[in-house]
Amino acid sequence: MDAFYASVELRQRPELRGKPVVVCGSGPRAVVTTASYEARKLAGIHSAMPAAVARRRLPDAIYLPPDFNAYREASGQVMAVLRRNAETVEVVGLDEAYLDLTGIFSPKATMRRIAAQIKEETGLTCSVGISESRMLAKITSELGKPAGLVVLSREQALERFAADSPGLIPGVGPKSVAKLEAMGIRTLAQLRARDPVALEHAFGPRQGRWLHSRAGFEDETPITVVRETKSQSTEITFDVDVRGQAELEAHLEQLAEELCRRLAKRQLEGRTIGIKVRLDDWTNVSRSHTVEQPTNDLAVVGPVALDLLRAYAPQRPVRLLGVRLAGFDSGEAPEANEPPEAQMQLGLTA
DNA sequence: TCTGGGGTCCTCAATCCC
DNA sequence: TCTGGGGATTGAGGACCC
Repeated sequence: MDAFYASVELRQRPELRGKPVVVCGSGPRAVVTTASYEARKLAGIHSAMPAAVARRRLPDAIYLPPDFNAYREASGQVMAVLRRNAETVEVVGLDEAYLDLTGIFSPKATMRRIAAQIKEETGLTCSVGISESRMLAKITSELGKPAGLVVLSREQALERFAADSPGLIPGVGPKSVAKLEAMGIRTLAQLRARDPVALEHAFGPRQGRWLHSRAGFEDETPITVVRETKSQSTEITFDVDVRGQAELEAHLEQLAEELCRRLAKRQLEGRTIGIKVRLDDWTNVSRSHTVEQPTNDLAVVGPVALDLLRAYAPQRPVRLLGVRLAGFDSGEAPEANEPPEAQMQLGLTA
């Protein structure tokens, strides 16, 4: 979906159309969640940018607090349209999904129709990328933003992106880009030309092979409908770093309460209870403990989390505190999703 | 200018068991 | 009895994504 959160807000307030709109929290440490295309163009505002920076660059923009209930509802409407039109829909976050269109006679016409339906029923626009794999569909969808539809084959991608940075590949972030550059690799063509053994040496066998195949736009990741929840967490970044153990413990109990409430609502029970602490110098520390029986009981989660915090006893001011539960007993054996004889898969992404 | 919250997946080390 | 190789599980940390 295009600038999803901002677009949902604009749907409620059409009078703001054409103006730069930024969705972000209000605290001193808030970051930008979404910026409308006007805000992006005018001042280069993008998500994850500190809200304070955005406000300084563009004081006259419209700043709105996020309304996740509205986004969830809008997302539900969009995904309903997709599911009505395709058998295999993999939802990735609130504003992104992959459709497996293997065997569909005319993917392009089909997607035009679906995008039009989304627009008609929700008033929101999306960008569509159609290609031979999940990864390529995602990359392709970026080309048409906003509200575009682009079809690209693997062959075309090899040519078109040869001189692009390896960072184009989803899953290759700033750290990996820097590491590759240190090896003299600045483009996808250079990455593809590199001996896989050298990559495996630098990145480990798995990651090395993965990088090399992705540089050639090879990807056979199937599109799966069901995504099992692996963990759930609640965390808070304090407006001002917290120093006292007692204050930390009070926050931790609140967080545990909140987490258990949400877990109970979803009827999830897990065995591994963990805490996460971010110190003022940005170091992250996690501690966890696995109990015998799956639980979401505050009477179990609370004390375990508290024990973990006491045992760690942070020696520096704390910026962020979180609680996490993982190790859910998977309700049933993950059913064998038939390996896709992927001829044509399609991604529809933000 | 000073970096959210909610996740997933991977790696590596330690430990236990067969 | 000694030795070693796996596999599974746990725990910590980190990269990355929406």
